[in-house]
Amino acid sequence: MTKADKTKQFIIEKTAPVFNRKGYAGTSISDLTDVTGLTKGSIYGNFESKDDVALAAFDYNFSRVTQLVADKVGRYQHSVDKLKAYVAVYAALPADPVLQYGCPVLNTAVEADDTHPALKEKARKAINGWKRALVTLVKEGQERKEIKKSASATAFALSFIALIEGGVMLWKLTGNEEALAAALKTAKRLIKDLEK
Amino acid sequence: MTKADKTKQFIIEKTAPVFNRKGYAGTSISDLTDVTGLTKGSIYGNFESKDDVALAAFDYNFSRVTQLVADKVGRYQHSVDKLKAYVAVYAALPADPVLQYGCPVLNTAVEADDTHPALKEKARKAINGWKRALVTLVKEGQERKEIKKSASATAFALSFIALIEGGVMLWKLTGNEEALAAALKTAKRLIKDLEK
DNA sequence: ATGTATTTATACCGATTGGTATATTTTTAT
DNA sequence: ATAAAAATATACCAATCGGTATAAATACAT
Repeated sequence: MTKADKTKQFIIEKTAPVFNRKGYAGTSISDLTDVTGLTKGSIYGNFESKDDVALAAFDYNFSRVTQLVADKVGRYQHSVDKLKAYVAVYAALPADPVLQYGCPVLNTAVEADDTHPALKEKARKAINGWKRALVTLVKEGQERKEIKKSASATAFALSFIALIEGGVMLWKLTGNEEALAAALKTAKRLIKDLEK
Repeated sequence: MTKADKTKQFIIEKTAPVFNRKGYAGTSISDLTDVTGLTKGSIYGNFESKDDVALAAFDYNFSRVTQLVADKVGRYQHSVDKLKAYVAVYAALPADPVLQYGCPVLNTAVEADDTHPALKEKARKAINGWKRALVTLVKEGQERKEIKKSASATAFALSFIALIEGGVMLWKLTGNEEALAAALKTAKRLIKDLEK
């Protein structure tokens, strides 16, 4: 790993929380120099443009969430247990500095959907990957007779995601965890309803 | 209604969709002059600052949503029917130009929660009003024996809102209505579960 | 109809925006 | 150790940012 690679990684790690907090439009190049302690020349020596940094920052932010999920979900074998582990990840969010400024997928989706095609596409793919992972999980559960055959995997996945992201928004907006907890409780009920 | 009042209203109506689409940070004063055809002097003659316009634009955007809801919900007497009417409002969103750029409460909440206290407060009050309306509706239903006593009005309201706002985000991000439809179907199940 | 008050347009302000050309410093391979 | 290459800093660019002072034009009460 060359020095430049390290600096590039350093820039990503330092600026990613800023982009997640202020959004793409709300983040300026001087925000990036401020938070890294580097100069503009250094930023532009490692990245082509502000877009380039923002896209890399999203990838980094998203990877931290997926890492968090993978760590917990990977511990379980049963589909239903894995689904419950998802909920546990988001229940722990308010205490985790990674998501201090909210879910990067939600933040990016809401800001970029009508303004920034490249960022929107990243958010879309993130949600799509999450949805497909949930669908696969449910279908595996159905094959193993853990989950009833009549359940719609897609409908479950979409409602599950909507509940969690909506809950995160409410938590960030109100400042207390009650709303997120209520949404997650309902998510757990959705899981319970899967298994007959 | 004086001329200035009319101009003020005109500015609000023209700029409100821009703020909802681009967000506060992403909207510039020249966006406002472009969309109104007025000059900077005219904008600043009617509003103190960009903040001032943005706050008024949020109120306008939000009032359009509440109007939409009030129109449909007001037609019914029974609590459960009223709740179902809520769902119907959001099912019709993709076709309605009012919410072409997404839900103003969601958009504002996500952008402002870590950056703009005044806008955040507006979004918070909007959500809080919505929540209280739902809670009141459920409690009325319980008094009238339409809804079972054991149901938690608050938990229902928060999950209901999370589902809808999450569904709107997914719809805007993916471009198709399947995700919103799935979330709303689950919302209907939450309603059904209220009544015994 | 006229004078006054209000509304709108013009022209400007300093600061900041994203970005670049170039000089200087620091790595890195030999 | 040294030369070439790469990374970083400095200094600058035009354009735009939010906002204001003032002049011109319009609306309105009398």
